[in-house]
Amino acid sequence: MHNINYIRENPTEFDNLMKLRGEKPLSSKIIEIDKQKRETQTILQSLLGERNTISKTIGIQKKNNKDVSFEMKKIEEIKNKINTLKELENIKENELNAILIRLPNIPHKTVPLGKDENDNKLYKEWGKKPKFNFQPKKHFEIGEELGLINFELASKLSGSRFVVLKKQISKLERAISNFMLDKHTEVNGYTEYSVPFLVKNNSLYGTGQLPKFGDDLFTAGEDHWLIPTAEVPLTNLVRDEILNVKQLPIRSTSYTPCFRSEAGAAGKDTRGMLRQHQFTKVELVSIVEPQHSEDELERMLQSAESILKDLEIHYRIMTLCTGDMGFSASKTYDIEVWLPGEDNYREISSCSNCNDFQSRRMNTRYKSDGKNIFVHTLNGSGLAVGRTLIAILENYQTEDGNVKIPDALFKYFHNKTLI
RNA sequence: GGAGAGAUGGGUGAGUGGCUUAAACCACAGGUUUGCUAAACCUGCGAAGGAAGUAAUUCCUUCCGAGGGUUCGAAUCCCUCUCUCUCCGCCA
Repeated sequence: MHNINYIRENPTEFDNLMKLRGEKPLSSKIIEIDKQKRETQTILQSLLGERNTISKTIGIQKKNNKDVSFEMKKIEEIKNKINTLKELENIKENELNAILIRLPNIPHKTVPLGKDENDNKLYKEWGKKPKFNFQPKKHFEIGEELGLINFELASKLSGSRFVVLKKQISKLERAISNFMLDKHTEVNGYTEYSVPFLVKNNSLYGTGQLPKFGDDLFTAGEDHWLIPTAEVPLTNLVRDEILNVKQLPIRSTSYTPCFRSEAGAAGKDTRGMLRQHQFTKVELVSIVEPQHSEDELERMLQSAESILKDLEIHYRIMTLCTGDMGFSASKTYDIEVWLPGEDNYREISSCSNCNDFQSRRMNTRYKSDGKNIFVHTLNGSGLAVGRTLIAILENYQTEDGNVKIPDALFKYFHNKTLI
């Protein structure tokens, strides 16, 4: 949600920034509605003041048994006007909100300009592509040949874009998530939460999935949605709160399943478990003071990176361009992991600074020097567990169809190889 | 699922139609004094918005879970909805 004062003061700049995100110029319309709303409000407020004064007089007169018919007549006149103006104010308020709630966040000044993912900029790289003296297989080839990944069984149960894992691979998934959670809580300073996987409308409005992106979500019953990411419950923990500055920064993490309908991705990545309706993820969320959010994004990125470094898997980091960022983000880094079987880099984490965009929707502020200031929110994957599993299978595969287990996981997997 | 109770500022909580300009306490911020892992006292302190002014500031409006209604006037009365708690039932 945008600050209306900012739009009022910088209409051209606002329009230009929105254009970068594929939106039409709306500032003049916004300002016009806002102006009508405020004009209505001003008249309404003076009438309400008048009514209050007269009402007080009536109270006193009645107590003294004096005639109040003159005052009553006056109020009768004002009342109709008040009702009409109230209605008008409501209409204008709703019109304004309807526009504002659907506009994406403003890109940070360091975000590269661009149309789509091809314009993303390389930020940094870590490690090297592993060399194989055989043709590396794709993760599902490895898994299916071992009989430990089964898509047919999953489709019998639930249709396409689901998977059934078995035995060692199932255990490996559990090992990965435990490793990530321990790292983030014991080393990176995040607090672990277990949160609901079903949320109500309000929470999804708060983080920006609703009202625009309901098609990407699954519903459960009449009032609940399945979370597409733990960002939703973790960030909304502070919705409608006025925090004390001493509580900040809040750094939280949670391991949850994520549910996405992938409505806009028909036909994409249909083979394998790269793009599923259900997957698990360890999420990182930070709630910070505005002046710290830029540093916090780097810190969060490093926390996510620390997982891949420990697992010793090559990756690169891209700064997303203006056209490729998510709705609520003002700046996003994608960590892309190297997948030898795919012969490609694939997103394994997305770390975003949403600045005050979500906190305005959630009405989350903190008190500093007597003032209430909107917090800045950040979220990032630390990491997507399913895709980390894929990365391990493909990067650590051996010629005989086995998979080495990264040293960092030994504590959790208790074995040097997959089978 | 059944029955009952409730929702008031950052927190606890008073307030049953005009004397509320939302009490009091806690927390928080500033200060005074004594002093040393602090205490006592004093002062300030709900939120959102509008208007005027170069500005410090001043004035006004709205908000007591949400939305309607009654009334000259609603935190207070009525209706609808949402949520929370307690007990009973069912249940991992």
